[in-house]
Amino acid sequence: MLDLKFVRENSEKVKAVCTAKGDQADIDGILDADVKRRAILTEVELLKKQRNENSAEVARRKKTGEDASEIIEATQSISAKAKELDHALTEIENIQQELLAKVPNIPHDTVPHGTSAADNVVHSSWGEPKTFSFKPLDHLELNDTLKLFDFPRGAKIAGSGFPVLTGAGARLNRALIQFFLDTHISNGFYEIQPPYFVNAASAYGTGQLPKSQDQMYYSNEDELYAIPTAEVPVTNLHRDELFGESDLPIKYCAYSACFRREAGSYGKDTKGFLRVHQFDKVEMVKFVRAEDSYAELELLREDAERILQALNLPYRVLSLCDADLSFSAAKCYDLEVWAPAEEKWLEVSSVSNFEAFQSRRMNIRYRPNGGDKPQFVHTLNGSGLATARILVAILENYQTDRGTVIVPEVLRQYMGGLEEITA
RNA sequence: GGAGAGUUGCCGGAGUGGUAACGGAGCGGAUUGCUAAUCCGUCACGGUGAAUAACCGUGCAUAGGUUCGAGUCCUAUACUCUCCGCCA
Repeated sequence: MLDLKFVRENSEKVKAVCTAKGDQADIDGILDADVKRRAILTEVELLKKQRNENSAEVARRKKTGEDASEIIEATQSISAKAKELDHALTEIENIQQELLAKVPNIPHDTVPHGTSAADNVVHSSWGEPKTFSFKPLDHLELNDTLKLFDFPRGAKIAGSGFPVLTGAGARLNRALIQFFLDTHISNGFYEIQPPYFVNAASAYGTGQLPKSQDQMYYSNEDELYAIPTAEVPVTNLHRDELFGESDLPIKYCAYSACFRREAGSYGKDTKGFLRVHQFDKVEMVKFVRAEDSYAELELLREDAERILQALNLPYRVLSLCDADLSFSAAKCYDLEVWAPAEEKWLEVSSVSNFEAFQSRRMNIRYRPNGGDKPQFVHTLNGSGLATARILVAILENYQTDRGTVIVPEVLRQYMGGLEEITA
């Protein structure tokens, strides 16, 4: 969420950002509500002041035994009027908050301009896209003989897009999770195992609500949302908390299953693991001082990149343009791995700086050294990484002409020393 | 699922209708010189304002209600703890 004062003072810029993102946020509605809100507020505060003074006078008279009935009677109408205006105020505040909660974040100055994902800028790349002396099989074809996962049975017991991992596939997936976590821990991240369901306040805090409600699984009975990423519970760990400056930065890593309805994306990336309703991901989350957040973003990107380097998977880094930036992000890098059979880049990680957009919603602040006023922390997160697409990338990149798959070296210790997955 | 207790500022903690004690931490200041002590000050959010001045309003889990006035009384909800039941 943006600062109301910022919107008030920079309304043209905010409108321009909304246009660039193709967002329909009602900025004029916010400004309009703001004028009304402040007018009512001034009026109601005056009434309350009068009421408080009268009440004090009643208290004084009762103490001395004087008659107070006249003041009491006069104050009744003041109170009634104040209550009426309070209701009007709440109403306009709610309208304003609702509108404000739908305004996307402002992109950082270093974010490239564009009109679609096609305008994302390649920031850097690592490794050479792998070539084969034979025609590489895609992950589904490899699976025909290797039996690493079972989509038909997943569809039978749950539904389309719910994979079942089997045998070496399950073990490889688990090895990836272990490897990711261990790597992050040795890089100074603190491990968290969060709940997989969150309440509405948490989903609102990270920005899934209100705009992306239809992308989350929801239990009506319990009013709980299945998490689309560990970012949601982990960032909300510190909702409504106040840090000391010396507590920062805080670096967490967390494994969780992730659940996404993917409403509206039917027909896109429907093949196998490319887009599924449930997958595993290790997420990194940081809470930092405002002045450090862009340096921390680069460090976070490097932390994510290191994983791909260790797996020896060629990748490129995109800096997302303003049109492609997600709702809450001020700047975002996507890491994409080359999939030689698909012959395309697969997004395996998103590393974002949200600045104070989330912390303002969640009320996460720190008190600067010197005892100054509390300030909002900046929050960042990055996937490090999601296993589904990494699984695809490993199978395609590490396949042999025998139809087997070599286990990347760093994963072998997590797979009982297994070097090659065979039929 | 049943019964009971509780939720107050950064932390601890008092307060049963008259406008949030007290203690501690952190920070700022003063003072004394020896790894510290002592004293003073210091909650947050919002409104009016050029203002980091001043004034005002709001905030005691959340949302309502009663009242001239609510931390305190009433209703609902959430969460925490204890006991019982059931169960991994």
